[in-house]
Amino acid sequence: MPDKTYTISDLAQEFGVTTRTIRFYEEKGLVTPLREGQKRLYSPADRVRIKLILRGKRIGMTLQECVDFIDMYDPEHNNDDQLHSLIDDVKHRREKLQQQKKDIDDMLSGLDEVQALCEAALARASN
Amino acid sequence: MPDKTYTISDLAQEFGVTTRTIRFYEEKGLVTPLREGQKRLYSPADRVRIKLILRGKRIGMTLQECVDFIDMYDPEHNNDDQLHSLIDDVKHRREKLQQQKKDIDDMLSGLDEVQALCEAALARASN
DNA sequence: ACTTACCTTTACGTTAACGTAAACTTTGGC
DNA sequence: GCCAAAGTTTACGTTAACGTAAAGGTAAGT
Repeated sequence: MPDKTYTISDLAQEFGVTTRTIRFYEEKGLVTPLREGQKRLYSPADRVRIKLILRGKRIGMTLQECVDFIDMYDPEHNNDDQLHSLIDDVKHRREKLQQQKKDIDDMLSGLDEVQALCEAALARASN
Repeated sequence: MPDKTYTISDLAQEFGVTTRTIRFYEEKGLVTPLREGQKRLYSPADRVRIKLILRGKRIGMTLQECVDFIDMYDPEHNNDDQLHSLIDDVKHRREKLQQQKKDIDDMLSGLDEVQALCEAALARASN
């Protein structure tokens, strides 16, 4: 069954968002489900798009940035110029992501410190 | 000179934000600079707070989350209960940060793919 | 037939994080 | 003494990303 479909609440539940959110994404053109009468029918591809959107959101991307990111995959990149500018985009995104990784590592170090201080304080208190 | 100070535009320029942004952070209680007459005078500590706020923002934290994170450092954590709940907070934050790291790594892999496809297409075109 | 559970559209409301404009004071340079 | 640059407060405007409510269609179970 390669053409499995999902209802809107299937996906809402799977991803822990409201149906409103998914309809909103459609309003913005982020997904374009088929219709069975009135009802929306989501394909596996739609599901993946939503998944990628939510992943982007988790690291602070706007919906537009998420779309831009996803669109890097599909090849409307006909000529050399477009390919080169896409490679440039890739470079910039990579740099930004690496900065974010560094930020996260710094924060994780901070958390280690905080935890150590906490445990020290607790150890002192239990004496 | 351990008590260096900064003007609002010093910091705005250093961090690439507007003065409005920094005043906004003060409105929200994120920083509390001293005054020299009317003028705001920022301490090195204020500067660090702003730096940490902007770091938080880069990975998608809200200003409130940034404050909460920063406040984990200063010990208003008197009793055992508070210390334990702080340790819990640390745990949750760590998990969230690690998820974000994973998301970033996945995206970086995606970028690798995209770049490979681009270069392949370019190589083909140059024949 | 009636309720219950989802689905739909339309539309106004809300919060966060500033932008922008107006009107005014303070300060260093010529 | 005056102008320009940078500072100030007050206040309304804006965008993103949904929330929430109203009003209704549809399909399954009893």
